[in-house]
Amino acid sequence: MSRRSGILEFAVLGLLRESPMHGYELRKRLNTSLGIFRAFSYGTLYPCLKTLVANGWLIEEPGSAPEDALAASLAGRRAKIVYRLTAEGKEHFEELLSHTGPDTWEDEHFAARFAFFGQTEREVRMRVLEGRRSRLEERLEKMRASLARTRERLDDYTLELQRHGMESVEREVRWLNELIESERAGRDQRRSDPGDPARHDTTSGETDGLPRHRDDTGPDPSDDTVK
Amino acid sequence: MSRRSGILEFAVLGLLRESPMHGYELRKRLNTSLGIFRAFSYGTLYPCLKTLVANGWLIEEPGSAPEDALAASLAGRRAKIVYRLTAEGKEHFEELLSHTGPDTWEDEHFAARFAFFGQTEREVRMRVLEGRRSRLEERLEKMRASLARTRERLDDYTLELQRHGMESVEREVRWLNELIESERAGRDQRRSDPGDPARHDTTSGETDGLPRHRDDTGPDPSDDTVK
DNA sequence: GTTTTCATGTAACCCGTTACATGATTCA
DNA sequence: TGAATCATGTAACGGGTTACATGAAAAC
Repeated sequence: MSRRSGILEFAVLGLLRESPMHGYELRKRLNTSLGIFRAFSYGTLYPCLKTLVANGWLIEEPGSAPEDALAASLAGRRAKIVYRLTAEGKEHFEELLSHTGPDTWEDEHFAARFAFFGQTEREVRMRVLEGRRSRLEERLEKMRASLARTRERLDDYTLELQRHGMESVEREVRWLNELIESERAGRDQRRSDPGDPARHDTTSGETDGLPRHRDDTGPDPSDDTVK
Repeated sequence: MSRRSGILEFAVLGLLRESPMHGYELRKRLNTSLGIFRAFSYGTLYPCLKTLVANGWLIEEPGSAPEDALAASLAGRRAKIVYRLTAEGKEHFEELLSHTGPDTWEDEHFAARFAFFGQTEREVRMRVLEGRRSRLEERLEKMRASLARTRERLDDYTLELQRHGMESVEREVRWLNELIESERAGRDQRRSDPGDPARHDTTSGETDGLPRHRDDTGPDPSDDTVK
C-alpha cells in the first residue's frame, strides 16, 4: 500500500525494468537518460526505494564484490545495494504504463510518461499525446481570454512575458501534432511481448514513427547532474 | 523577520504597490496579470498576507462599505479586508527589486522579476536578463555533454524528448538575446523617480526597448484561473 | 429563496530539499 | 596518506496543496 509520489516511483520502476541498479546510479540516470528530469535528491530517492521494497516491487541484492576487477570495470565501479524489479513490480509497472488519465497530461508527469514511450503500447501513447495536447489547448484558451480582457491594463514587459509564454505553449502543441501524426503514420506497434525489456539495439536511427529533425552534437564529455 | 517564501511575497508586494487590494482579487491577478504565474491557493496566500502584515509591510483596512452602490460598481464588487502597502513595505520592495543574484535566474523567480521589470531600473534589468541567459547556457552545456555521452544507449523517444527540451532552452536564449539587445538600444530608463508607482497610460504600444512581435488576439472574455 | 460567486481562513498533509552523519574505494 | 568520488542514509524543515469550515452579497 502507501500511495507514493507517482512520478518518482514510476521512473524508478521504469529504469529498473531495463536493468538492476543501485541508488546512486539510479539518481544519475534520472537526470541524464530521462532528458528533462530534474535531479531528485538522495533524501527523496532512498526512502522511496525503501517503500518500493516494502511494497514487494523491488528486492535488494548485495552488489558485485569489489574484488572482482572485471565486473567492476565493466559495470563501472562497485555497488553496495542493487535493486532489482520483482515480478510483482514488473506487473505493477505495466499497470502504470497502461494507465491514462487527467494527471497524465500534467507537465512533469507527461515528461515521465513520454520518457518510457519505448515500453508503451501504441494506443496508450496516442491517448497520452492527445490528452496532453488538449490540456495545452485549453490552457491557451484561458490565456488568450484573460489577455483579451486585461491587455490594455498591462505594461509592455508583462505583455511580453505573456506573449512569450503563449508562444511556448503553441510551440509544444505543434510538436505534439507532429508526434501524433507520426504515430498515426507509423504501423510499428513495438513491445507486443510484455515480458520483454527494452532492447537498445537501434544501431541506425529512425526506428519507427518519429518525426525527423536535424541532428548536431559534437563530442564533449564532462560532468553530471544538469540541475 | 521571518524569511517568507520570496516569490509570493515579492509578487504580492509588487501588486499591492500598484494599488491596494483584498486577498481574493490578489489571487486572481497572480494568475492573469502576471502571465506565466501559477495560481497560489488561498491556503498559501492568506497566511502569507498575515506575515507580511506582521512584518509591517502591509496594513489591513476595512473594505469599502457594501451599501455604497457606486463604489461597488466602480471597484467591481465589495471587499472585506483591503491590504495596503506601508512605507516600509514600499522600501522593502525597492530593496527586493534592486537585488540580483543566482536565485534570481531560476525559472519561477525569473518570471516574477520579469513581470515587474516595469518598476525595475535599467541596470538591474540587464543583470537579471544576462544572469538568466548564462544560467540557461550552462544548462545547455550540461545537456549537450550528457547527450553526447549517452546518445547511443537511448531509445528514440527519450532522444526526442531530450531534443525538444534543448530546443526549448535554446529558444529562450534567443528570446533573451533579443531582449538584451533591445535594452541596450533603448535609451529610456523609466522609473527614475522611486516613489512613483506604475502608470498605465501607455495608450499606444511600444513604450521603450522591447522587440516588436506580431500581435493577434480576438476578443473572447470568459472565466478566470488559468491553472 | 436558492444557488452562485465573492471572501476569508485553518489544519492536516505531501512532496521534496538541506544539512548532516557515515563510511568505503579510487586515485594522485 | 590524503583528497575526491562513490555510496547510503536520516532528521528537520520548507513551501505548497487539499479539504474543510464559515459566511456574506449577487444573481436568478
